[in-house]
Amino acid sequence: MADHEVGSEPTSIRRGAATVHDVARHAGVSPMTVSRVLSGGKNVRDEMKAKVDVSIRALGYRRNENARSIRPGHTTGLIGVAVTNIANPYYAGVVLGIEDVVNQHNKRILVGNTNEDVAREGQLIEDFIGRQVEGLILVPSSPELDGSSPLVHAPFPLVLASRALPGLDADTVLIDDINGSLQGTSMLIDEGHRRIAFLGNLLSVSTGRRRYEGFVQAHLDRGLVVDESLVRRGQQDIQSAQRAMADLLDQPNPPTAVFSANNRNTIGAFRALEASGLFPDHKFRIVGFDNFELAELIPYQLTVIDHDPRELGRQAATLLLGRITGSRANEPSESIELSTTLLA
Amino acid sequence: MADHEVGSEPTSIRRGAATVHDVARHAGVSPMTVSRVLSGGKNVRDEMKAKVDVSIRALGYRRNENARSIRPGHTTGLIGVAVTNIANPYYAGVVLGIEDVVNQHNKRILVGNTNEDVAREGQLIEDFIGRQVEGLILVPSSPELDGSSPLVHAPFPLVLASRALPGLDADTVLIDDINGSLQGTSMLIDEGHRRIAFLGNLLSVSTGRRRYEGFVQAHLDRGLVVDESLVRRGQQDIQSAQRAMADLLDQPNPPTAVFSANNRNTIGAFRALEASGLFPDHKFRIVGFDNFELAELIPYQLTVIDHDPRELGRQAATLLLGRITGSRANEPSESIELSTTLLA
DNA sequence: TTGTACGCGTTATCAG
DNA sequence: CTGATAACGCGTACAA
Repeated sequence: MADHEVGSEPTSIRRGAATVHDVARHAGVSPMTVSRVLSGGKNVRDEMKAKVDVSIRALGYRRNENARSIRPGHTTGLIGVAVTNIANPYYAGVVLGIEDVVNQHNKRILVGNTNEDVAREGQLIEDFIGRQVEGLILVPSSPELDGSSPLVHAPFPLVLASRALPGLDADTVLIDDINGSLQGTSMLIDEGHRRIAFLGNLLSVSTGRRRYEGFVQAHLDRGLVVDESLVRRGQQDIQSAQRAMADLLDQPNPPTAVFSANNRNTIGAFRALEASGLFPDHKFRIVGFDNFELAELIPYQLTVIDHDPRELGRQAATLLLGRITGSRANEPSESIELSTTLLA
Repeated sequence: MADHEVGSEPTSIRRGAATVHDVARHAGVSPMTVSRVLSGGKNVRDEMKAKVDVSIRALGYRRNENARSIRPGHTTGLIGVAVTNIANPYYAGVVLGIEDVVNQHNKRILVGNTNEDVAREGQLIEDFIGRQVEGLILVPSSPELDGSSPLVHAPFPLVLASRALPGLDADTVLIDDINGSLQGTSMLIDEGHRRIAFLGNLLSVSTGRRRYEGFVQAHLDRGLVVDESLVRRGQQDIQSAQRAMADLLDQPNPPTAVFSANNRNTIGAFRALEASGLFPDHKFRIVGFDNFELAELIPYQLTVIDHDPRELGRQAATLLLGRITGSRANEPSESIELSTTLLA
């Protein structure tokens, strides 16, 4: 699987980084003078300043931010970001948006994957606390706040992204899942569909619950009821989504359209349709939450409910920084819902 | 674009995190006893230990890792990761692979985007140095090492991922670009194609150079020469790739196949073909580096050169940790090339 | 078993 | 203008 090729010795690497003392010794001055030069060189003779600058460059010196941060009244400039899976393009986009905003404030992000695992999420948060992050942006894995969660004692502001966490009163940025689903489902009903399948997350996941809620509401608004036998939940990947859809198509009275609550399920549904051979004319109707690349190549009439992960990340970071910088320090928690767009 | 909804006050947040002193005071013992409990509780009366444990929980105390890390002989457990763009699914996969391995060593990753900007990359690296990362995994933006780069003085091991950096002798994990291109192009030639277009990165990017090299080699191996008029470079996104391909199709003697060196160009080429209306029978032949989701939906005969970003991330992290833990501390730098697979 | 002294790298404060 | 001192949070070495 992998070829190995051996070269010469790697570029020389000093193990310990240089300190102010090293620079001071090299320049023949006191550490304090070095420190003064580093902070702009006020009240330092130009001559001294020049010597110090030379030494700094000679030793490749950089301030130790960790040492700086333990001093009274100083912070780390670190923001914790815990997502369920960075490789999911959606969360990758969220992280990009966060990084963008955070970077403008000269702070850095510590990124961790929770893998949808509540225990792992807890460890990660404890680690972030230990590293003195100034704030945390979290895509929560748990359906509700566990009293034993380190979040309860977190000594920093928190913003929930993409999913809510009942029991925890924190700033939250969500997609307007309910309206998105409502609109998408309404479209199908208005087109005349009466047997609409639903593929989505478990009700324990906030998006799963909310997107289903919109689906139900669209039916109720038109005096219809949802046929629970057309609902399948908990498919996390394309394969299981495909199986769920195949199962629905196998029923004696199959659906004529499907509402899919995320793009994994949309693609799985599409694959099941292809495999079934039931619609050689490609007349089956699909509406799916989440846009995805090449969606336009799906040879069925597909409408996607589009929303912008990067913007969600930006908004989450902006809320968090508002708390951190103090501009929103003591205000009530805020919940932002980003609107969606139907793309036919 | 965004609805705002206001709730009640956010969950109470202590500003400063608790310290050993706080815990000691709360438990009525000395800070040292707390420290002992934290390190396993050896030589502490059970009674004291119990009191301390209670206080730790009551205050939600966590060790300050930054304070710990500045002590002699101690490290931060931080790994810097600088990629060109986290939102690119390929690099998101790389980051996931890195996080996976790094996490098993109980370390965390600091993630930054360079945006293909050399200056930004330099700032990021300087910041990482200041934060005392133990090592760095970098997708370099520059075509070759700049003498003024902070990399020259970096006080930690470095692994280059996905792209090489001439002038810097460091561990490197690449895709076997040359062989991948060679195989893909050879396939086209063996099928009888003689006018094969090339869409790829600039030669200043290591993958751009290497993938072109394989393309040329395949021609040479069969006694053919590349027609430079069929080569287009530097398209970074789907739109510009589409324009480049449209331009090629507009030529008096257009290509009969295209070799695309990355998935942005593949999708752009496909869109140009669709827009041109030249191949209603979809007989045009495409071979493209990088797999992508729904590739099988492209209605042309497409072969992709597949490779695994996550594995690349894992290998890079493994190399780096080998240097850090000392198991490979003084060995010559290593270059791993991950093999590719042709997927028809 | 428990506590004190010291040092890690940095800089605010105060002395010279 | 420059340097000595102290303090931040933690834990080793040593003392009680």
